Amino acid sequence: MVERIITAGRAVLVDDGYDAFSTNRVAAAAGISPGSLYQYFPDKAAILDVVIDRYWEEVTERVAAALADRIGEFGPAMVRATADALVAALEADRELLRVVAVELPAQRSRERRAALERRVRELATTYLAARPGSSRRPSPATTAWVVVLAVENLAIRWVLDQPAAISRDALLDEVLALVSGYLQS
Amino acid sequence: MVERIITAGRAVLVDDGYDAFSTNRVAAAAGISPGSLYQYFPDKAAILDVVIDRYWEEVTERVAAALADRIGEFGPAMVRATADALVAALEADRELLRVVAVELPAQRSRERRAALERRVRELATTYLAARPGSSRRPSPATTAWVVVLAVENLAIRWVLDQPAAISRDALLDEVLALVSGYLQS
Amino acid sequence: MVERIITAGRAVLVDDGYDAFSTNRVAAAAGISPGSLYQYFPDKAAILDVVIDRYWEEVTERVAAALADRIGEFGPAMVRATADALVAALEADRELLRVVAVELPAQRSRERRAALERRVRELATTYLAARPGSSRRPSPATTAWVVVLAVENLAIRWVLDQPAAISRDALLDEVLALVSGYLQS
Amino acid sequence: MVERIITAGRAVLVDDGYDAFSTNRVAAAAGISPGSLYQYFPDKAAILDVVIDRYWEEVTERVAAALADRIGEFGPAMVRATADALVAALEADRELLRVVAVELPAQRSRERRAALERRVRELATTYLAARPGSSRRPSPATTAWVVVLAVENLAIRWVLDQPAAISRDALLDEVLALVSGYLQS
DNA sequence: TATGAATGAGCATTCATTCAT
DNA sequence: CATGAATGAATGCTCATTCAT
Repeated sequence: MVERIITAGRAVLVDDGYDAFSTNRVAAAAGISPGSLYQYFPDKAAILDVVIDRYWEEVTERVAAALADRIGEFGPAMVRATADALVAALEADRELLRVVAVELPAQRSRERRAALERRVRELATTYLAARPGSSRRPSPATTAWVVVLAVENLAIRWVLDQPAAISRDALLDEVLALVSGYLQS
Repeated sequence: MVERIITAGRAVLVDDGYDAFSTNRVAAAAGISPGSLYQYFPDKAAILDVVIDRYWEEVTERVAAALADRIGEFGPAMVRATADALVAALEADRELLRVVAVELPAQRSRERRAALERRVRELATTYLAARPGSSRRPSPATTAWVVVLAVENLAIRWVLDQPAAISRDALLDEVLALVSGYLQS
Repeated sequence: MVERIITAGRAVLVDDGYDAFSTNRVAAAAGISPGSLYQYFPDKAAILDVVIDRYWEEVTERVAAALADRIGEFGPAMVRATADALVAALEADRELLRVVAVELPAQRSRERRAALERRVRELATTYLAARPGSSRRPSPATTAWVVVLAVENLAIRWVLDQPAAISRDALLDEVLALVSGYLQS
Repeated sequence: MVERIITAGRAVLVDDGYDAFSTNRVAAAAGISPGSLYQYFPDKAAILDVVIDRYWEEVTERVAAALADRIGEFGPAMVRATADALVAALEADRELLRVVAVELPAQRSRERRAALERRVRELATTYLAARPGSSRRPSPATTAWVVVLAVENLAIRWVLDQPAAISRDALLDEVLALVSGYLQS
């Protein structure tokens, strides 16, 4: 039932938009009565939070898994694979990404997106600190901050805007060039 | 009067937040009656739009001016100066940036932020196309897209989060390294 | 308009009972929309409070006026006239008295009824203290407390229950006997 | 089980107040499920009614017992003893008295309080009719009505408000004076 | 032009009651 | 008997918008 409500919430968000995300609409979409929502969630915000959290959690898991898979490899392959995983994760539910990133106040996603960033950043910081030759930048922490934010935002915007002039491969090439060039600067 | 309303709207946004941005509150802040708002704006959204547009317009102007000032200079100085101008422009009204970038749906800023990006991107594209030696990247348009988005988002996040470990100068250094390294990659 | 709302509130209370006293019902009875209620009252309780306050205020005024009129007279006539005024005041809106005293939690009337009691009690205390011969009871304050509460409750119950065996005159006779006998005890 | 529910209902009323007296809360306090309530009571009001009835029943029993004990004695001692028993009975559960007399609509207690009054009134009427010398008032029934209501309300208010200036003994003295004086008037 | 009272659809939430298990 | 998830009507209240003055 919790699952049904979350699914309904996601559907309302994707199909009708954030403005239509009312308890009555979500309940109707779930085929239950408004009162039943409150058996499983304390309030409307809690439902929304779970839908959003789910999304970012999945993105985080996918990216972290890709990173873990390649952690032993040389730098460039790892960077490309991670960016690839991020783009794939974001593309997996482009509709929800649109709602989450465009219709919702950033506030709503803030914590969860910060968690994603933190997790990847920490992995990157550790990697950079452990392999002095991998980067010429002075501070691993700052370097990781820059790389993670830059790549994350490029990926999100590419998935959302689907610029015709930039193919998926081209994007990954550019991301790789951006990161590699930065690390060697 | 239009001006008074816009100023009031901005004040409400900054002082009370987006949730308090109601027509009654804006009218009260402007010292007029709610009905009079509709003599100058078709609806609430229009007022909000103007306030947001103004913000991004000012940021755009400042960045474009900095870019125009340095258009004849060598690459690195121009990049640093532009990033500096962007950060300065965002810092000029950090409170409103917070509301605009965190409390409001990104939708609201979309058009105007896209205009900012487009304008800087076009200048960058032109610059890159005109000086073949300035970049090793194959497509000036794509390169400009990457650079503008990456720098824009890094600047916004730095201004909003004020990371203690990264000074203003350090940020500009990193941005410069990111862009320079990328162009030479 | 405030007046219209109060009148409508009283009508709902009297005609439909306390349980039907909803904002929508009051608004409908007033011939206005629910939202308009909030232009004049902060919330539902405020409307109810005014209706109740009005009732007890009028009762208080009538009793105080009767008391003031007879303040120079001998004891018995004053007591009877006051009790008479109280009964008349309560009878003036027996329907509302029923709602206020029977359907509503006493809480709701507490403050206002306490004010009525306090006012008459203070007058009585002063009278008793000023005329030592008027009472054999040791403490004027305690005596006034007893007299006011006893008479008030007898009057209310008589008006509400309308006991067939006790005519209005009989009630006043008994009240007079009760008070006179007590004061001489 | 019925007993457990009543006890739970009383506990909720006393500990959390009338507003918290919901079926869910009572069921939780009784350690059963809300549905089970309906195996033993037709609806919520029935539970409340029993709790209230129990309270007034106990008060009635105590007062009637005191009255029965003294039925052979002279008037004044009997009056004082009865008032004493009433005050003691009300004081025995002051918390519940507060809820019953202040938070609940009087309606809820009406029948049971009427029963208490009727029972004592009948005893008093009988007593007065049987001993012509005990009162100078013309109608025993009316006299009993006045005495019972006056004493009952004074006792309740004294227990609820605990006026600092009036000790328990003083209250009983005043009640005795009130009744005695009245009967001899 | 300016007003601001009036609107009313819409919202999130509650809770007494039911009934399939 | 007991359960407790499900119900859904009803509640108090908000606020963008209108329009008679």
